[in-house]
Amino acid sequence: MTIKDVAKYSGVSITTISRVLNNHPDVREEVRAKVLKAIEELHYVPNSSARDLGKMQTDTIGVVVRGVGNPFLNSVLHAIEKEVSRADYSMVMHQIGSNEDELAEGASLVRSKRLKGLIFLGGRFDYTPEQIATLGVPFVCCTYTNTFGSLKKTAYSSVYIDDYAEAFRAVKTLTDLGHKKIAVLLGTTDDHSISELRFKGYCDALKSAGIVLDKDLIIEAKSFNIDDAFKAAESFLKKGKDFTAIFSIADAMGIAAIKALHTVGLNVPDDCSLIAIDGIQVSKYTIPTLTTLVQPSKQMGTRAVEVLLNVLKDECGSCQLKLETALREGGTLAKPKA
Amino acid sequence: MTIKDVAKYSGVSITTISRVLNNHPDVREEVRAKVLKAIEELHYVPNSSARDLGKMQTDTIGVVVRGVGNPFLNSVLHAIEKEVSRADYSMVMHQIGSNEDELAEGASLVRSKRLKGLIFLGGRFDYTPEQIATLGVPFVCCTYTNTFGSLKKTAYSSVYIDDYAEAFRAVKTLTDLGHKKIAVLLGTTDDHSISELRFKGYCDALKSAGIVLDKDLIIEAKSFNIDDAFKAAESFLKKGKDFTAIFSIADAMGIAAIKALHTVGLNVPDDCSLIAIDGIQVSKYTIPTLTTLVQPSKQMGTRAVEVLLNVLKDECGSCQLKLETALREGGTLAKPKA
DNA sequence: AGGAAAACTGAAAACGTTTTCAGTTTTCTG
DNA sequence: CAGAAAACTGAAAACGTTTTCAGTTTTCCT
Repeated sequence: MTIKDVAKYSGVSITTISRVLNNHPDVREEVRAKVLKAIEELHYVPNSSARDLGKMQTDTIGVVVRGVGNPFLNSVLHAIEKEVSRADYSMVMHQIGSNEDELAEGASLVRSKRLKGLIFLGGRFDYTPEQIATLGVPFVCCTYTNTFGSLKKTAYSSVYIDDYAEAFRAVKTLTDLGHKKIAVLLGTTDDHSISELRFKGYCDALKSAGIVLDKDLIIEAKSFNIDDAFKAAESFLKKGKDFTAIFSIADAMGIAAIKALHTVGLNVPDDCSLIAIDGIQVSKYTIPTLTTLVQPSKQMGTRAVEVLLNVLKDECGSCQLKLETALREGGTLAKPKA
Repeated sequence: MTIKDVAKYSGVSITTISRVLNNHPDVREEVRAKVLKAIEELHYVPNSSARDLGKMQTDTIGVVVRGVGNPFLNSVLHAIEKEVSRADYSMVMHQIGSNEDELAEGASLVRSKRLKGLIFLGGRFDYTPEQIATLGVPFVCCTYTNTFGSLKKTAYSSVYIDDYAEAFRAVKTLTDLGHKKIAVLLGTTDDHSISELRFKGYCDALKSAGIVLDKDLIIEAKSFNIDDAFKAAESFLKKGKDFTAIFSIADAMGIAAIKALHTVGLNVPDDCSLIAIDGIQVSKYTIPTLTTLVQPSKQMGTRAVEVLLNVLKDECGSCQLKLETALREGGTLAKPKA
């Protein structure tokens, strides 16, 4: 059942069928109706491979995601998928690991699947314009703050929160309560730019509160994974350092921290306050409830797709969209003990 | 950069390039090496649209998933994606909501995307052979027990745990400890067959322990969502029923239950024991750690793909693969108070 | 060494679309 | 009503692969 059969059946050329299929304006209404009827009667469905080959593009956008285990990224990812299919596009997801390069993986994905555009989700993105040019398709960076690296802010599209400022805000919440000895729980800064940026926010918030950075209070987990975060927190606690609060750069890591604190008999928030960034669903159900800056994950995904589709349509330059977090007050905050 | 360029560059015909690309045996080792080198040097990536068109198939499999919010399904989904791309296939995911029909959605997906096969993940699957025949491609049911409905067990492929038996086992753990008043926390049984099956396991475990089912101890949440589970648990607790344990049919719901219990001042496990099924990562970090029957989510995804690919390759009938859970002992189990 | 089989190779024809471009109608204008 | 513009249509050439089939080598056997 091909376009040829439809052509024969309805007595017009395949060109005309193609035109009807693609909503070209220059086909008589009467003919269009006839063709549509034929398509209906023959249950014809266009072959998308042939279509893509003819068009030299695919109506497919790719999502390169680093660290799919992360519940927050999952939420964004699903929002992306929903929006993509709402727009009658397809999505392919490509998971990358810690030793893989987002741009290289993205480029190969684009070439092999003939993607129209790309979304980078949850990793690092620090490339030169020349490197970026190799991609050949528009893209949107999602969950990265694009305020660093060798690229100008306007060089590419992004949908993001200001990781630096939000981290600053989180830590300021702690200093405002009177905390001086604030630890920070980080993922590796190798893969994830947010780790670096949020750490910077932490540093500057301390500084602006007149607190000197204590390197002993930096807890760096091997990854963003909750298991790694727990291990890191555990071994930090064993050292018996003096501290009254923890800033966790991600909810999942914060959950691990609560558990680790509990394991060594420290009470949250009496012995240790805790604040995180992300706002994943499950962190509403920790005991006590995690206080966190909630990122609008669904909106982030939806907007990323919108931005990409706009760029594709208008061939316009780029677009930066900054979203805001909202404080979700849980029960992990208290004044430091005297 | 097409196959033609590679042919010219390496001095052989495009046919030979194609053969190398597809691992045909009849190409001299020396030539193969030369071609591979050329491919490498030119950074050539085959055009998958053209490839699909030539082959008349797509090397794409679809995943129809109900309830993507669920962390367990997410884990399976990512395992599927990994295995699919490891096999040089592509995956398209299709999320469906509560008022959508898996088979209908699957069928339309197959037609429009020319899919080679389908995986159904996390919902209900109860169709007649005639309905199934409309699909036209092989498929695997994942996370459904195929021991009910109008179909014979061997009518289609599946990778699953025995939801009934595992639920039985979970509840037996509670009755063995001496619990008599055991509540069950369910998702809706409309969309999700596992809810129904695990509930059956609960009922029969009670019966075999000589306990009469108390309908007042059935907590049915509106969905599998953690928020809905919390609401359901909360309103159940308000009623002040007498019970000493809860069997939660999913980890996420169990986490909600712990929180709800804590909110009304009940201690886990002293006042109420708790056991669940799923074994998602975060449930290792609840306080106390959730005791649960861990489903091998990664394996489940991987195997589902393997089974599907085998069926596709051999055109053989079908294959049922039952996986086992493993008890992860946390701290939510205790003998009932005297 | 000679012939046959086996191993390899490439030209050309698919695959089912879209797109270009050269028509052919129809409609409009004065 | 002639001529030009606009509206429509179709033949044929892409698009980048795979596959078929007819060669051409090489290897093996006597």
